Parts: sequence; structure tokens; C-alpha cells
Amino acid sequence: MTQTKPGRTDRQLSPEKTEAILEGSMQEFLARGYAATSMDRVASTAKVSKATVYSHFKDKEGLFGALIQRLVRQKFQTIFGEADDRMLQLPPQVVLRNFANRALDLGATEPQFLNFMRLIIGESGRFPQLARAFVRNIEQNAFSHLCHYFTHCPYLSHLADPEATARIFVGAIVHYNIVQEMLHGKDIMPMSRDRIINGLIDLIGVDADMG
Amino acid sequence: MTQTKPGRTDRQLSPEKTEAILEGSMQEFLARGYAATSMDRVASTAKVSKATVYSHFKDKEGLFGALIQRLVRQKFQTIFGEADDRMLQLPPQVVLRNFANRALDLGATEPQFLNFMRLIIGESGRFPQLARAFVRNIEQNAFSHLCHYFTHCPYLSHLADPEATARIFVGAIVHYNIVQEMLHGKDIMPMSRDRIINGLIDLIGVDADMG
DNA sequence: TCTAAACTAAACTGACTAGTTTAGTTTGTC
DNA sequence: GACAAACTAAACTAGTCAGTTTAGTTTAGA
Repeated sequence: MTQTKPGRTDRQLSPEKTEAILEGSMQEFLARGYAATSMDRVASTAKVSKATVYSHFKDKEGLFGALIQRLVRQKFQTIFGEADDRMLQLPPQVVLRNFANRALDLGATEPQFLNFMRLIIGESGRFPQLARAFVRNIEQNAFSHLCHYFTHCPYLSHLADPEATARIFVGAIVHYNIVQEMLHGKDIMPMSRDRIINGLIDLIGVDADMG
Repeated sequence: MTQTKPGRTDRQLSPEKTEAILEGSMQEFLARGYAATSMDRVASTAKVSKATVYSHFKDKEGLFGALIQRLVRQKFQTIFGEADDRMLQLPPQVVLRNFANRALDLGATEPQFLNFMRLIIGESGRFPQLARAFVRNIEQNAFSHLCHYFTHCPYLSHLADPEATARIFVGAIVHYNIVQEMLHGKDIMPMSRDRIINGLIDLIGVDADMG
């Protein structure tokens, strides 16, 4: 009963082709944006026939949605991976500097991630549900890790509103990345990442009984 | 000598038409993005013939560049207008809250400005010089006003790095706008603007001898 | 080995694209 | 009023687009 009727095999669309199409469409969409990406080019970049693209995905919009969902949940979600509770015992100077540096490295060394954010923000008016998926999986993720830390770190018990502080911290870092890297503001408004990080740590402060 | 030779008048392309084309192309580019905007539609929205569009602007890229330059210098630059030195005497709570509220109102009540930022960020990889114009005229403008205030306000003389503090302040506000309004994160990561503003004012602190 | 489905390359539909050209009309200046 | 330039509507070029179809090949499973 669970198997196919004799004479009617139930072969599946090959996962390797699906993977190739997603990989190829990622290259195209990230480099050109949604409107300027052609399905012919996606097929040829994926080394697959155009008809196969349309047997794996309903249409251009369906492919785009599937790709963004994938990038948001797999490729770029693990960026702020493990929230280790051992770090609650480490000095905030160390934990916060480490968090900030990891986030800033993204913008400085991962052009794919920059293009991904460009695409999400650029299309957020026409694909609001994909923008929300980004917020849930990337922004919310970074925020809640930091929020947990600010709330439970014994050296930060003086914070009046840990949640608001977490949003300020994430916001300052992400905005620095947007202006310096995404909008090419490095030469126009130069400022070292360490000044931003030190400024944040300085503003947040650390309870007196701490090294 | 400075005048036209008799029999050869030197009429100009009408500024009214130029204005109409820029206005029409603004509607189209802000709503659809660069690649998805067609020059036929620009002409018809501007109520002008297509040939006139091409006599006023070299090509699509030239029109786009002229439009962005205009928006960056006129329409959206005056947003953080007058930096009045009288505000140096006002309590930082008042000045900073006012500044933050004006910036946040932009995102909350000016959908055109949201679409403008979407367009700039979305095309920043393909039009880097336009992104730099945005940074120079919008980001730099907001930053340097705040920077001047942080540096000279007598109630904020305790700030170790006023410039870094100004970038953190602007960054937190702009990023809040991006997540809540541009990326439709209001319902996913709800937080009142007042918590962000109070959080910032709280972190910055005010010199003791102040009300 | 047989069969059906997954796949391929290529042609095709119908619509749209940026940009030009043509022929004729309006308009400002002399 | 005459002239030249700004303008108009419309057709046109040459190419691209999303999506379908066709005819034939490969491949997995019974």
C-alpha cells in the first residue's frame, strides 16, 4: 500500500537539480537583483534546461521566494550561532567585543551577505513576506541572543532596559556596516570599528565590582 | 556677442518639462525600482512624449542619476535642517528626544522616504556613486549635526568619544526605522520608539549639575 | 529489458524593452 | 509673420523577457 502501483513508478524531481537551480539562481539574484535576473540565465548558470527550472519551481516569483527562504534559514542564519551560557561569566568587554567583531566581519569580508541584504531591503516593498522572514531569522536571532545576555549577565544588572539596550547595540553595529560597506561610506565618513565598539562598551558600562 | 546670432535663436529645453520628467520618473523609480521601470511609462506618467525624455536626458541611467542627485540634495536633504546653536543650552533630554522623534517620524509617516532608501540600498552595488551621494548628503548631514551637539553641549562634557557616540545614536535610530518600517518588523519585534529613545538618553547620561 | 517519468535543446508565443526616426504641430523670438 | 527649435504621436529596430511546447534522450525502478 505504501509503495507505488506496479507499472507506475513515482520518481522524484532530482534533489541535485533542485540544489543546482537554487545555487545558480542565488548567483544571479544576488548579483543582478530580482527584476534584472532572467530565467534563461538562471538555467544556464545552473547548467540545467529551462524546462527543468519550470518543473522544479512554479515561476520566477516562486523560485525567488524559495531561494530567499533557504538563504534566511540556512546560509545566513547560523551567523550568530551558539549562545553559550558560559559567556555569562566572562567580562562584558570580552563578550560584547567578540559579538560586535563577528557582526562587523560579515560586512567586511562576506560580499555575498552584503548583496543579500541589498536584495532583501531593495525588494522589501514588493515582497514584504520575505522581508519578514529575514527579520524573524536574522535580526530577531541576533537581537534575542544579545537580549538574553544583557538580561542575565551579572555584571550588567544596572541596565534599566536590557531589551532596548540590545536593540541599540545591534542597531549601531548593523548601521555601521550599512553605511561603511553597503553604501561605500568608508572614505566619506571614516571611523574605525574599534571606536564604535569602545563607544558602545563605554556607554553600557560595567558594574563596579568587576575587573 | 553674448547674444544669439540673428536668425538663430537659442531656445532652451523647457524647465517645466524637465521638472515633469523628474517628477514622473521619481514616481516610477520609487515604486518599481530601477530595472523594472520602463521609459515609456516614465514618459506617460510625466505626460510628455518619449522623444522629449531623450532630449532632456541622455539615457535611462542618466535620468536615474539626475533624479537621485536631486532627491539627495533637495527633497530629502533638508530633513535634519537647521542646527541651531541655541539648543546647546537646552537639556539633552529635550534635544535628543526631539532629534530622534523627527528621524523616526520620517520612517513612520513618509512612505516616499522609505522607498527612496530601499532604492538607494538596493542599487548601491550597481550605482556606488549614487550611494556615496546619499551618504554625503543624508547620513553625513545627520551625523555631523549630532556630532556638533555632542561635542559642544556643556551638559555632555563627560562623553569620552562624542563622534563615536553620535554614530551610535544615529545608527540605533536608523536601524530601528529599517527593521520596523522598511522590513515590516513592527509585529515581529514590537518595541515602542520611546523605549529606544529613553534607552539612548539613559545610556548617554547627563552631567550631574543638570536638572 | 521495458516503461514512465525526468531530463535536454531548441523553437516558439506574445508581450515588453531602450532607444531612434519620421512627419507634423506648437511655441518663443526676431 | 517667418523661422527654428521644442515638442508631439506613432511607428520602428533589434533585442530580451517569462513561460510553453515539441520532439527526442537519459535514467531509475520493477
